[in-house]
Parts: sequence; structure tokens; C-alpha cells
Amino acid sequence: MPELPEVETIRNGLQNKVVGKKISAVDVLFPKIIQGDKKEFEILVKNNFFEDIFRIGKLLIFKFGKGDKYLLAHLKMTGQLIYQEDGNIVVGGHKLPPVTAETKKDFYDLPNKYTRLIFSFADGSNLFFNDLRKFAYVKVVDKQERDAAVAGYGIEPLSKEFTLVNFKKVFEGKKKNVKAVLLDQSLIAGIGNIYADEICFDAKVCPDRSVNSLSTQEIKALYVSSEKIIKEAIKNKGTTFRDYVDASGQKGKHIDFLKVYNRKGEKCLRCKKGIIKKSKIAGRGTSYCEECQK
DNA sequence: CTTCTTGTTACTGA
DNA sequence: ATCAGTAACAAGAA
Repeated sequence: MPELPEVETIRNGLQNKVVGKKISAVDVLFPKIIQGDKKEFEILVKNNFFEDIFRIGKLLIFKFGKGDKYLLAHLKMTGQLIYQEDGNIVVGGHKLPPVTAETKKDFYDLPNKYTRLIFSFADGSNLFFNDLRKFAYVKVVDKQERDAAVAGYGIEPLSKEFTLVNFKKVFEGKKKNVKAVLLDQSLIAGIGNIYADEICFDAKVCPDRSVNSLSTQEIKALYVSSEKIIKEAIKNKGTTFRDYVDASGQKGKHIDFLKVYNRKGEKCLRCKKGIIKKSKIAGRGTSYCEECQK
């Protein structure tokens, strides 16, 4: 699922590909993907261009060249943003291909049965917004609404504000467990289920520990591990567990580096004694080693 | 058939 | 206020 490292990989990939290109057409194949006024969306996008692409947590923010407007894009669980240089796609008037054994098999044919939105650029290239589960969205906002959205997020792991002092503040006076705090986007931006488990494992902290029981050293370990795990995952272009692909349609390689997630029943790679356990913590499937995560 | 999967929000009750 | 738990959203896999 796209978490910070995956969304950052997509942002990075799109930066060099779509910024500055004139959008000549937009095809809305699933109208519900657009939050708010659909007409406003189409009028704004057409004959405009993306001037820059930002990210906070798992949220992408496209700045338009004309008009002081922004497009927020959230991939939720199965969203994909795939850019394709060529292809035999006629600009405008896209229709979904029929669902046949052929199209179903080739998930990477574009557009496919999960394509919800297509931006067509003047040079003939296209940006496909696919989403199997239909939870992903785009939303046009002004500067004020953009700032409000950003303000709702906690400290961003790749920013200057991600310091040990600020990280400690997040845990102060709380009673929630570690997993719940790591997943809370209003406290720390961008961590999802996979990396929450990996961070707890790396820090040797059991995810169901109440944060008010953590020692200063344990909080520091979680801080160091958060930064380390997220940067490693970005280096590997994210984790493809199921649907995630980057802006070029390529899978991430970080799945080979996961140490606990999806390893239920396997022997712990670190202590080689414990068997990875999976239980429900903070309402999420959580994998951890009881032997070496205290 | 049932159960599980995950990001986020909304709602309940403690 | 804070927290835990759960339903909802939707479409799949197992």
C-alpha cells in the first residue's frame, strides 16, 4: 500500500515527467474520484499545466501553473499514478477497454479496468490514475484549503522539523500504544501499516506498548528507526506488496528488505529464536517478534 | 460461503 | 479530553 516512501517515489518520478507539460485533455472514467465540483475540476485542468508537485505524508499536492489552485491527490490503498510516454492513445475521448481474460491478465495495459482518470498532455503522453478499490481521490483546493490540509498532518519524517526533540513531544502525555501513535497522521505524517511494524521491529519495541511506559532510550530508538526505515524504503523505490507501482509502472524493491511484515510464523531474522506473531493492535494486523521486541 | 486485507473518517461508549 | 473499538467505503484474495 502506498505509504510515505511509495508516495515520495511517485512524486519524484512525476516531477521530471509532467511538470510544465500542457494538459490538453482530461478523461473522467469514474466521476466519484473527483471530490467537490467536477465541472470546476475539468475547467481548471484543461489547458493548464502542473507547475510543481509537493507531498505531505501520503498526500500529493500538485500546483497548477495558471490560477492559484492546487490538486490534492490521495492514493489510499490501491491508487496508482502511472505516466506513459507513448502508446497508441488518442488524446481525449478515452473509453475503457472491454474486460476480457486478456485485459484482466495484463494489469499493466493502460488504460485498464481500474483506470479512473486520465490526463493527456499536448506532447501525446498520458498520466493514468488507476484505483482498484475506488477509495482514492483528487480534489481542487485554493491556497487556504491547501494550508489547512497540510496543517492537519504531524511532523514529516523528511523535513527539518523531524528532530528527536519534536519526536519526543509526540509521545508526551499520551496513553495510546506505540502502533497507534506511529499510524496517527496528525502526529507523524506518512507511516502506514507496513512501516509501522518495520520501525517497531528495528527499534526492538513491542507495538502494543503504551507510549507512557517507554524509556527515553526506547523513544530515541523509535526516532532513529523511523528515519532509517523510511529512507531505506525510498532508496529501494518502495514496497510492492500488491498494487503499488511507481510513476513509470515499475514495482518497488523494498519487499525483499522487510523483516517482520508478512512474515507470520517465520523464525525471527534477528534473534533466530522467536517466531513472528501476528495479532490485531490498534485495529490493524500487526507482525512482531515477542522474543526480541520488548 | 466466510474472513481478511488497508487509509481514513465517523461514530459509539467508556 | 482521551482512548479503544468498530463500521463504512469497495473489491478482491484465500
